[in-house]
Amino acid sequence: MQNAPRKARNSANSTRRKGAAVTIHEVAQRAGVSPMTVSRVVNGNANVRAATRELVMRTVRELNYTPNAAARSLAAASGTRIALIYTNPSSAYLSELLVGALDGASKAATQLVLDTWDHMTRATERAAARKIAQSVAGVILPPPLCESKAVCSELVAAGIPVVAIASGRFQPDISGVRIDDFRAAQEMTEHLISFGHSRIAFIKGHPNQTASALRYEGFQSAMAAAGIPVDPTLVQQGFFTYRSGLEAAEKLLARKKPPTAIFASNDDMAAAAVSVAHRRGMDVPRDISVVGFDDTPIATTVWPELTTIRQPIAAMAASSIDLLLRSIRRRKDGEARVVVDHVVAHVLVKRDSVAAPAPG
Amino acid sequence: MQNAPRKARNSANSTRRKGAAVTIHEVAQRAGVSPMTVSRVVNGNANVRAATRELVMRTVRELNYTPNAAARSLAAASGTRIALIYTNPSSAYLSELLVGALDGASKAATQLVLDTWDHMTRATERAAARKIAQSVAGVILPPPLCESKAVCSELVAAGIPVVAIASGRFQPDISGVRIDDFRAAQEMTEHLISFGHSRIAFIKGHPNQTASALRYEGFQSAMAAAGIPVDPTLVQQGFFTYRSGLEAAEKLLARKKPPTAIFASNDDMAAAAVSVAHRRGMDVPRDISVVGFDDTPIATTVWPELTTIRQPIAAMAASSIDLLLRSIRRRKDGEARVVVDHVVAHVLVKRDSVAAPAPG
DNA sequence: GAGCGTAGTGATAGCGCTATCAAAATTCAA
DNA sequence: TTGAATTTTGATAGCGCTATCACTACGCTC
Repeated sequence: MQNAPRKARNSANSTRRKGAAVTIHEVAQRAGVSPMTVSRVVNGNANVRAATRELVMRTVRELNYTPNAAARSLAAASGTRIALIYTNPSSAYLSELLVGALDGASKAATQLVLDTWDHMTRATERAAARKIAQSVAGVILPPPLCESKAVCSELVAAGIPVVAIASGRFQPDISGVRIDDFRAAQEMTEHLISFGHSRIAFIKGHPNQTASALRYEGFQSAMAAAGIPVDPTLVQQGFFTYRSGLEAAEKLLARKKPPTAIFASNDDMAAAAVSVAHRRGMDVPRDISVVGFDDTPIATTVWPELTTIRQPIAAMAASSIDLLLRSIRRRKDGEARVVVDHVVAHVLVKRDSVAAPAPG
Repeated sequence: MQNAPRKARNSANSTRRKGAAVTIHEVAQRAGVSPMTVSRVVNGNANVRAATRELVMRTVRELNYTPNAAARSLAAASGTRIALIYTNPSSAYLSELLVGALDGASKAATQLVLDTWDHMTRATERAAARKIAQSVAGVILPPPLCESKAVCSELVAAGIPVVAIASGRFQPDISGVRIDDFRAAQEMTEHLISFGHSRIAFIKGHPNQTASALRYEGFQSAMAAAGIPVDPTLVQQGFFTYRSGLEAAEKLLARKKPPTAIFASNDDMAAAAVSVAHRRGMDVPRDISVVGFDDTPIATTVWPELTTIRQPIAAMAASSIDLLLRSIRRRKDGEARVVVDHVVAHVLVKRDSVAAPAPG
């Protein structure tokens, strides 16, 4: 008289209480299959006849079914937690990184855990890597952490999937989501050249990050393609910090024949270059053009706003989560580790820091 | 005869598989009570004898038990999701806000959902508020959204708990976590005065944010207390943007007798002031001291690094989550809405942008 | 055509927790 | 001391999902 509770309730009671989502049982019933089959379809498991899969998928769509994250991770006993580890918490694109990762995680019903590794020696990094490998199923590594051999190898050894985000190089043993730094730098250089600049200075990024080298190479390549020789005295070493940009720009602009444009390897250094130019009484972009890279908040904070290369960090973070989840599932199914290199499109954002060089 | 399967496994098998956490059953068994009692204790439910509660809590601590988020939310059928809604995604403290909120959320095993409300009219804001109220159990509102009557009243009407973070004013109908802007501005002003400054300029914040007024009042109060009259021509209106800071500072420094110190209502404007000073050939802090407010990344990006007021945004975000969770639980138990105003300590961070005024 | 493997599917039994209500222990009144 | 009122505790039954294994077809070898 009283029970057969769940199915009865769910199918009969069409007015579900606010927020109560449609369950796998409802989908199963509607499609005329067992919940297990629905589960298999939803999880992309093999061994479901094409016709059945089709039917279930249609039903899922009709009912707008979304698997319940809690139930799923409870049943699967796979606390699919993903760690996002970063250093340098004030890094300008951290917030975008977080937004993207959080978004991807919540869509995929995964818990995202954050970890900050600051001021660590190689040894402590190793230890930390080993520790984190115990408690999560995957790791997202933004730069500069993804450049650390120690961290990467430890993580790889522990067998947990890793995605390096925005790392310049495609690393052999870990997957990555990145833009084409080389091509982007090329485009930016071409952009400058198209305005008529030829005395273009370049401020390099931190030497321990592979993206730095790629950006520089892109610059060189575009200059060469345009038949413009690169004046080595117009190339300064920077370290991605505002401070280092200040020093580099100072040297550049103190010359008796300063460049007509400065291409800084990131926005912080470009902002610093703008500041130095102003200090020397130069107008940007009238007297000198300045461009950056990354499109971090500082690019739109300073005046004039910087022409720069936009990396879609949020989208990259979200897609890292996807990548990771796929690897995790694959790993669980005992399949071999697959390393992918996902290159996403960048955008050259034109703002107000570029103009044609002054005649003469 | 037949069952007791789980208990047997858990107690006998001391080698838990990697990552498998201690369960409520283990705690219960160890403490010699039922799982239900442990659950009650952990959830702060009343109706547990003091002695029992004590015993369970000790056991929990011994075993280092953490409730399984998935199981909990599954069983409680309470998709305790909390929304963090922001506008202006490039706002400098967004990343810290996210870090804090995410941290608090993951500790409390709550899902955090993000939402961006940009370029919205009052009407669309209302609609969005009504919509979000359907899908989450609580909302965190950073400025400037928490100043919107439309949003707040809609949310309050929907009966869902709201916490305003870093809002200057203590609003009558929603809870808040904030610093004492008035007191902080006072302290900063006193700091400047203690260096011997008296011609202190002030750049006000955006007029639609209550924190702006409080900061200005704090400044006035400290000046009055020191017996220094505030020169009204040394007070400029700003809008929290770098650009507005540029204009304000320009006016201030173009005077034939410029101030010896500038107190900007946030870091962006302070950074702009530094830039203007440099442009005019002035050294900071030798020729002019500049201070900001908020301690956002830009404060440590520019050179010299800014003396500013640090708001512990991350901690504030985390504690907002706590507050919210408590409200949600209270609400579920049918208790009356309680509005709290949580004021956290700020810190005056002394860096390199302040010095004694030049003699004469 | 018996024997055996191999998709494809479903029944069953939990994952770790909490809602619910019944049972036990306690308190209090008479 | 007894009975009722109350507090404290426990047993049971799921929350929505998936792991596991059993079972049904169907095709294959010999």
